[in-house]
Amino acid sequence: MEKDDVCHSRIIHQEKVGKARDAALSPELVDEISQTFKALGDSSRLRILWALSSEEMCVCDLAALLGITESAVSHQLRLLRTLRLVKNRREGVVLYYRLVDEHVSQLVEIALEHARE
Amino acid sequence: MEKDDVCHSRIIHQEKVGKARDAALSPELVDEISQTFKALGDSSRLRILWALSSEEMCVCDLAALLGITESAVSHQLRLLRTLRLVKNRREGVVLYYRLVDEHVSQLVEIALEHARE
DNA sequence: CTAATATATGAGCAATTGCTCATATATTTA
DNA sequence: TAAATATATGAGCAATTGCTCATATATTAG
Repeated sequence: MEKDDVCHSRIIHQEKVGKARDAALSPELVDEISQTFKALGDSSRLRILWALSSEEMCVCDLAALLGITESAVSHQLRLLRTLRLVKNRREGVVLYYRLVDEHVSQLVEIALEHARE
Repeated sequence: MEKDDVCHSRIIHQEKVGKARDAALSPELVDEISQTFKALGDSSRLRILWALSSEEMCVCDLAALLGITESAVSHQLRLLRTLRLVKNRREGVVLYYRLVDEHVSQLVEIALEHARE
């Protein structure tokens, strides 16, 4: 007497689901891409990245610009570094951050377009 | 005897910060854009959106594809609807969801490029 | 060496979030 | 009308997250 709706889904359109399965991104890609978007999905990080898309900046400039702690900025920059969205160069005791490539700017541009409909 | 490092930032490069301030996105735009990215920053929603970039699908197809509850899918679709990333059309009792426009696909394509370096 | 400056980092907390479960709504069929 | 189907939604909980605070590290100046 087992109920076999363990997975309650009926799959109304098997061929659609099948095609979607074939076209689906690998779990690793899903994870990496969603992490990238998550990075852009926080207002502090988004503002940081937008600022860096024009010009390299140091931690305390970014803190002044955003009006938040240098510690907070540094934490966010670490995340962005880990995701290889930004890199830095040292000049004495100051670290200048900039974007790794143009992808971030392109992403924000498209999102801007979308926001303006 | 007040310490006036209420904001501890030194603003090492005033002109950079000034230019960044001028170029900065408005708080409303920052909010809207970061919400859009946040929507793409969850693996379930990303997979939903990726699937819908090929073909419209109903809730239970998406649930079967992702291997999660229809309720969970429905909750995520509501969010995506609110952000006007997806829309639906009704056919009888079934709701078919699809992307509102091409922006989402473009965003994922760029993120894919980035992931592949 | 020591002091000062700029940044990094770990712990921890409050707020957010993605899900589950129960229930509600909408449409079709009988 | 009532029953069945597909989806929507509210409450609530566990996990995640962005920040603060304290402390650590790295570089330069003296």
